Amino acid sequence: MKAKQYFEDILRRVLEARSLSWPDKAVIEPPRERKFGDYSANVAMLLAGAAKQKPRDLAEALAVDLRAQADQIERVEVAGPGFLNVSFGPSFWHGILADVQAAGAAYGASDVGRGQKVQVEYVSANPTGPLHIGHGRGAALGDSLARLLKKTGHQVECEYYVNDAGRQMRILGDSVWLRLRQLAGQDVADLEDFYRGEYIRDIAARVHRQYPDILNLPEAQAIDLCFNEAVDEILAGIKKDLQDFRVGHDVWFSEKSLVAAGRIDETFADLLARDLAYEQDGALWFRSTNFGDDKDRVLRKSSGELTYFASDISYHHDKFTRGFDRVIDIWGADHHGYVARMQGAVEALGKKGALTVILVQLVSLLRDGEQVAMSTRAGKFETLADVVAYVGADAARFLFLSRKSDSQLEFDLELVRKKSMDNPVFYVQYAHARIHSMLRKAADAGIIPAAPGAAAFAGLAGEDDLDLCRALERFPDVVAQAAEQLAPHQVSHYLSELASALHRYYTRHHVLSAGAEVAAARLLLLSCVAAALAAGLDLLGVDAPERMDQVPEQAAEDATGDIPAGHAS
RNA sequence: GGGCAAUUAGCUCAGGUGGAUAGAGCGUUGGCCUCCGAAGCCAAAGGUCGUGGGUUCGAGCCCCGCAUUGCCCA
Repeated sequence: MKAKQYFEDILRRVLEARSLSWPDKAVIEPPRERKFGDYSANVAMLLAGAAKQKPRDLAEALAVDLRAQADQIERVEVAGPGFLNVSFGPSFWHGILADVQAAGAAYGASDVGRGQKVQVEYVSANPTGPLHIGHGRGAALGDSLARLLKKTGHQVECEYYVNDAGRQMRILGDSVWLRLRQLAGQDVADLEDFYRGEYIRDIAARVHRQYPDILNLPEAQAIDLCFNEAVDEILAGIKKDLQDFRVGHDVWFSEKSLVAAGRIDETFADLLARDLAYEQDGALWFRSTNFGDDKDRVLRKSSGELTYFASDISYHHDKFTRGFDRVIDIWGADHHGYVARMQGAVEALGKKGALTVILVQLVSLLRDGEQVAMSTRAGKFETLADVVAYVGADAARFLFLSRKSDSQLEFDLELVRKKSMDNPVFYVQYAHARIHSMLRKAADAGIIPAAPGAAAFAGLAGEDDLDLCRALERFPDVVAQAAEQLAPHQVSHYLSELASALHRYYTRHHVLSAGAEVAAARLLLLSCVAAALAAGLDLLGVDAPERMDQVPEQAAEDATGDIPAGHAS
């Protein structure tokens, strides 16, 4: 961040002095290969036309100006078709260590999002059954996005929308009621169209125990009771599963409360008043064609029943009245057909562009390379809780957050389990633990990390030392970009690279036997690496342990937990 | 039939907003522990970036057609 900004500032001044304007497509980035320098700019190629010069000639001229003005930059070179490549000197890179140490756990933070109030809504699974692995992906993404946005200065609130009204909910109540009667020995019709997982049976049995007289109640009342008990119990389970996955929502928003508070009617009135809704054939329609949809959509059916769309519009209406500048919804990819419609609705609410929908592609769960079939209705699935118990929250989160959200993801239980000690997450955690192990050992020998300063920097003059500093310098850039692009996977990739650099350094440079002064200097460098690793892992919601006690062979033998073979009933 | 997305090494996936010789992990092959944690390091092999056009100084990335796969809607 620092280096890039420094280079850009000076380059802008140089261009200005030549009456050249900063091109829109100008990019300053680290070149793919180190030999081209630390940062590279493409402005000469973009401005050659305007300057009436060949790209290389212009670049040479700019290079002369840069050399004259940039005292932190050690080398300026022109290469290839006209790139301006610059290299910073050791003192600049050493300065990064002082930055990291001063910032500590806050390293990488920025205030680019200052003043922006953002809501992230994620998971929001219907409370009709336990969370499955696909919800876990959305949970990891939403939670990590919130962390990223907070780190970049946004004011963030996380929300879970509880769909506790509507058709699926009636089916849930009926499912428990029918199962309860069946368990009581009554003859009930085929349960084909109802939820029939093991957990439904458990809830039915529990409700019957708790309310022995339920069979004597009027049926509507009994179903109501079953429904309420079921939602409460399932929601409690969902909350626990999320907690075990280290995901916490600030607000649990009930759809029912929206209906009860009359908010939906308010939204309807608002839309009608602005001619964005109309009555026809006894139904209420939203003019979604005004916003690019291929046909208008029903809000309230002629039967009086509200559609999901109606409550979703009202819900988003409510979100914006709560003062969010930006709302991010994370949905499963199977809802993609719904995105344009919802965007249109938000536009109708006068908040065009304020809603971002992130689609999370499905997770195909495999066991030994074979697809595991999942169906909530039939109660046949792997729950998030099962998977987390099996591979651990860290491994699951890191895997989810190592992929772009819009690509499908394969999650092979046996593969993750078998390789669990050879998993990228452990590679990164191990780097962190390794450093702390050294710090402990050093402390025992009376060596503590040096303070940033000329004396310490003298011991960190090698290329490998500077490489680690360079990697540390990139971190704030990575965080800012991941936040801007809503892409936490960039953080996990960065962490793998930083860990790799650390392991290489560790192999090539013995720290503790290098003499007290050099050792102290290297410990300073490595403690900065540890701080960056911890800060990055924290953005993913993954632990950064200071020691990892298990060795691989032992771990493989110890990991004898069973993954249930599905709960088909 | 319409729409959304995906297609990069044997497998799973990155690829910083159009740049220089296309990257990582796993797997395969071969090296490295008298020393800070070998859960590690080094090296090799492995590619027509699905396909055909287009845009320009320059395309894995942008535009159009086609193919395949997944999903939504009718």
